[in-house]
Amino acid sequence: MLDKQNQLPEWISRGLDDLFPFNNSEDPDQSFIKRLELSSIEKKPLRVKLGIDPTGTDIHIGHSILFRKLRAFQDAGHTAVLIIGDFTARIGDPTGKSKTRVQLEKDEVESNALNYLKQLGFSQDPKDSLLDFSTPGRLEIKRNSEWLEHLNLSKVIELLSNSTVGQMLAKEDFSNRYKSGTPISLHEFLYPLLQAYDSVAINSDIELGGTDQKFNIAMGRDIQRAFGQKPQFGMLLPILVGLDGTQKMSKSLNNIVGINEDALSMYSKLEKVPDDLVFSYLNLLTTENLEDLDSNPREVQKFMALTITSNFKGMESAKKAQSSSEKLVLGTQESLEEVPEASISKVNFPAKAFYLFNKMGLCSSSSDARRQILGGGVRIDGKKITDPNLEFVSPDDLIGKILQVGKKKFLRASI
RNA sequence: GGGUCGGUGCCCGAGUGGUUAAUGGGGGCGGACUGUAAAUCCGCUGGCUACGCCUACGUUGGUUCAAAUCCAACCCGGCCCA
Repeated sequence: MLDKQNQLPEWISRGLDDLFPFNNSEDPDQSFIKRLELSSIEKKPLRVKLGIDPTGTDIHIGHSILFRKLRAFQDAGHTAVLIIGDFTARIGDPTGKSKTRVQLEKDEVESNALNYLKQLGFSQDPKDSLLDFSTPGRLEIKRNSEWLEHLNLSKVIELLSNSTVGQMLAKEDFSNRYKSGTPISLHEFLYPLLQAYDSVAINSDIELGGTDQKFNIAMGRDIQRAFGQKPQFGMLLPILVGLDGTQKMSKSLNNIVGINEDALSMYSKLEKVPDDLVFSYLNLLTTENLEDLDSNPREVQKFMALTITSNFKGMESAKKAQSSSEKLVLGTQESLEEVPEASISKVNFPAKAFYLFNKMGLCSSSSDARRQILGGGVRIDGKKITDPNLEFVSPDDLIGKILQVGKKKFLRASI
């Protein structure tokens, strides 16, 4: 944790893991506070870099930590420079990887990127979105293929000459892989350098990233210096721990809360995260005062779930989700709100139960559905069903009913 | 390029001709308990509108009544040597 926080404004220090370099120097290249002051004196907004890797398509609340911080800079009048790593995605960031990442196709990267922007709130009212897309001067969106595609070999060699094999192998991910004999492709060494070069290309004043980005961001400083620029500051934010309570939140680990999820699903997941996470979720994903929380851990957890859900879905939806969730648990089905509706149009009748639950996306396969039913985890309108071959003759047998698997997956059948 | 070892289901890892959808562990999912948490206990853990039929042990061919297990070629990786 940072022991330097009290000097920084709350909107910066909240949830911060590290800010470097950091000292009490008067030099605006060494002290972030001075850099901030200078920026306001000169009326020159800081250029705040955040790179996104358009590999996955779903943004989850873990990513949102960085975007929230970026937004805070925007709201303070600075310029967010969002870099879509369309070129680097084709290499794959080796950070945190125990093996070489699969390289992506160009058009795949492009459609991921568009999807990403949409989730960030592109063309939405800034009040309801993660980033402010509409206030002039607050956002630049760049693709790093713009400059990386045109780097020639001599430039690449110049870049490479700024780093040593020793430095690269000192990076944790590489050294682990090296020691354990897992292959490291040479092109992976290029990734940190290219990310660093992005900072040059956009003339970055500060780069945001997860704590695992320290190496790459620090590399940006070196490269900027090598290219005669003022080195950026690095701001590191914690990696959010996923729903399992141990590993980082990541889609491939299936422990995420996606920001696109409906309010009920979001709330249901959040209100049952392991206790250890509740405080950090509040700290990193809300602006609530952490001093005077309820003494009952269950109440704090509900409060956390409600607050975070409301951040993304609005307070009204969040409250409905909360009451729906409570009713679902009690088995009370009356006046349930916020249960997402799903059309059964793609179901062919007569439909057997196992087929139905698979088709509706509540189970991962029809075999899985069969097992879930046999295992006692499936309910219709709160009533457990036990026969996977239970047959529904027509849609009328299902319309309006709530299909439920386990404790957090439910939907209401509609036409 | 040479030598050598190896590539098994989400992951790790058994299995070296025949009740094999493949021992075991982890993870995941479901159930009980609880605070819808943790810990603990129990069940499940290839696909398919399904008492049957498909597809699976790096790839492709081959031997055999029968192969993840034998043979050949190829692909990929570790280590050692150059």
